[in-house]
Amino acid sequence: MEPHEPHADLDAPRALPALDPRSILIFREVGRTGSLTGAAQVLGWTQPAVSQHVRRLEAAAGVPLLAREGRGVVVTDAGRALLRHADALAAALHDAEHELADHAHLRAGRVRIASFPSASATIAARAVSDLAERFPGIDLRLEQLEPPEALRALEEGACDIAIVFEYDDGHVSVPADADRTPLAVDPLQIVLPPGHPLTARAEIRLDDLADEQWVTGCISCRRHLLTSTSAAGFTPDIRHSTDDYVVVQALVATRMAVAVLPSLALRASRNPDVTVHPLADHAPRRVSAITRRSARSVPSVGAALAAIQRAAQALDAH
Amino acid sequence: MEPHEPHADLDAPRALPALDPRSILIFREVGRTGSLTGAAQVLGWTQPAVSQHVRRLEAAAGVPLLAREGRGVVVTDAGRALLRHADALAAALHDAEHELADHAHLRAGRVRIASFPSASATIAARAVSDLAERFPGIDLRLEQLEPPEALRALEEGACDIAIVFEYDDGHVSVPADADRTPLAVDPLQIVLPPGHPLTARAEIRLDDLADEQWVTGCISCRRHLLTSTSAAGFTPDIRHSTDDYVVVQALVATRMAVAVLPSLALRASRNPDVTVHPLADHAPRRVSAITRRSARSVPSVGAALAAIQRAAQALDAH
DNA sequence: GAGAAACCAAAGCACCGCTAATGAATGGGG
DNA sequence: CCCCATTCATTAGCGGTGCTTTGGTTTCTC
Repeated sequence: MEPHEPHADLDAPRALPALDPRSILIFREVGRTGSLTGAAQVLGWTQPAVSQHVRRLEAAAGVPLLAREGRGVVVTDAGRALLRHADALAAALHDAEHELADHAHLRAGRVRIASFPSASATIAARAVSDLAERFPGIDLRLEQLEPPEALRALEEGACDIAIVFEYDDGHVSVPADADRTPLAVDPLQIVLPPGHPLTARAEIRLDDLADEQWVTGCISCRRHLLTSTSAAGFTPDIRHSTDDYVVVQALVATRMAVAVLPSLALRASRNPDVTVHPLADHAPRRVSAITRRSARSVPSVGAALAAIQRAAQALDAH
Repeated sequence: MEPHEPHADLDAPRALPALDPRSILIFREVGRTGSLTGAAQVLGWTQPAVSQHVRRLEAAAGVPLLAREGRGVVVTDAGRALLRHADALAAALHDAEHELADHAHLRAGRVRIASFPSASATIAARAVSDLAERFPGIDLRLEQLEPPEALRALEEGACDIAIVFEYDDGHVSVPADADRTPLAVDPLQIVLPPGHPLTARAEIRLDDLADEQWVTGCISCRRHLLTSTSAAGFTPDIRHSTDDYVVVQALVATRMAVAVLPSLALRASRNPDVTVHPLADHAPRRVSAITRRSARSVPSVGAALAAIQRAAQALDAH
């Protein structure tokens, strides 16, 4: 009666099993074919190679796995026991390979996209429907977040792709290990009520609207408007404020105010009772997709990014 | 849409998985510790070794498993999927190791012993009870077979140890790849009814019994008796025949016949109404255990063989 | 009894896989 | 705010694993 197992040297910090799983799989082929030579042929190896694997297994196990019976071999009781576990092992391995292949070939995966409202309704919506049709297995999640919150989510690992916009004077801080993919240049438009005197003008400048009452959009847009009007030499009379571009247009349509809206918002929803005019001499906002650098090589994220780019280009071509 | 998987080259006859199971187990440690360095410490390796394993896995899978996040790494979705399967894999491996260790340390296994009657009642019975006590996990099976049938069972793989006897003129054919373990020298005894005239003699020879009526044992014993009496110059008057040594002694006790029985049979069961006398000038039968050569290294068979040897020696020492 | 088939044994060698050393990037602490 | 500690990537190098080759033994078959 031995006090303890002679093979279990606990001083060495190894965690790998004494039985080489590869050898077990090879032994499984021996069990399937019933001979070392047969297994070698299946594996595309020579017979001694297989023989050595079995020998190593037997040395590690301390039990004969094969009984050499003259010509040929017979699996022992212990060998049969190992073969049962070998099936479980092969199954686990097979399942693992398939699940990873699913991820690699876009039959599985998850992409969490964060986007601001007007891009959600345009670029993201198209991209998501495109992806869902092409790759039904991918778990797509779209969350509506303004750029700063989207980037924070990206940094926290709460999303994979952040669709954001920024003005040239933008305060958007992109994480250090992130990549920016330009999606679109989104010029600003002046939105006027029908019959407004300026609608006849070929070109409208910001200071043409110095005496109007205003409705502004989201915080960034409002801040940018203030910067721009300040540069133009006046302070706008802001009467209403909402981040909902449908509401902005409704207010304009009812002649309560004028507004500046990005083209993208107007593509998302256009009130027929307003007129839209290019804003001369004014830098557009830039729309881009931000991803963590390490996420780009994830197939599902890469495919989603490509779909977002396609959607943006399709939108650009009217 | 691709017509088929680019990685599945069916022309090559390989059956081994693209994902090295060892690497998967290493990656499992990465998942457990949360870092490459931590896994390396657990494994007793350097960090680049672990890093290379993960890199190889990622190349084989076509999916990143870790996201390199500045200092440290984070497991990706695909990595988490792999870790789930890695647990199943490790469990299968763990179970396999334990079951083989059970076989190696005699906590599991099977031994099928074939033995002739008088050895079953003596040597085999003691050995089996000894083994059952020492190693409760071993599945012990004893079958009663005369030597020729026992050897045939051994050859067919229907038993692991055959306990047989043979006379010097024995016709027992031992298989080519079998080992013989001598167990005992089993002298023959003359069995006489109480009060028989010869019981007073110091030494009895076979031809002293030429005029008696006989009862014989099993076929081999009967054949050997005929050979011996022929050499002694007479033909015995055989009136009764049975392979049951209890019956033989009963017939002798009722003065129906005399008999020759091996000592082992008399050790197994001794009728108090008979007297037993050494048979001078007569070769004993030899009792031995036969095993296939390949079976001797099977722990349970080896332990059983040792127990049988111990039982035979204990019996020999009265 | 000769040949074929299957396995074992030993030697050789290529390549796998680990180590060592270095560099880069990040995050925490004085 | 700078510096140091920590973590991972990269490269070169080399030792040992593991496969092949060759030859031999045993057994089954014709």
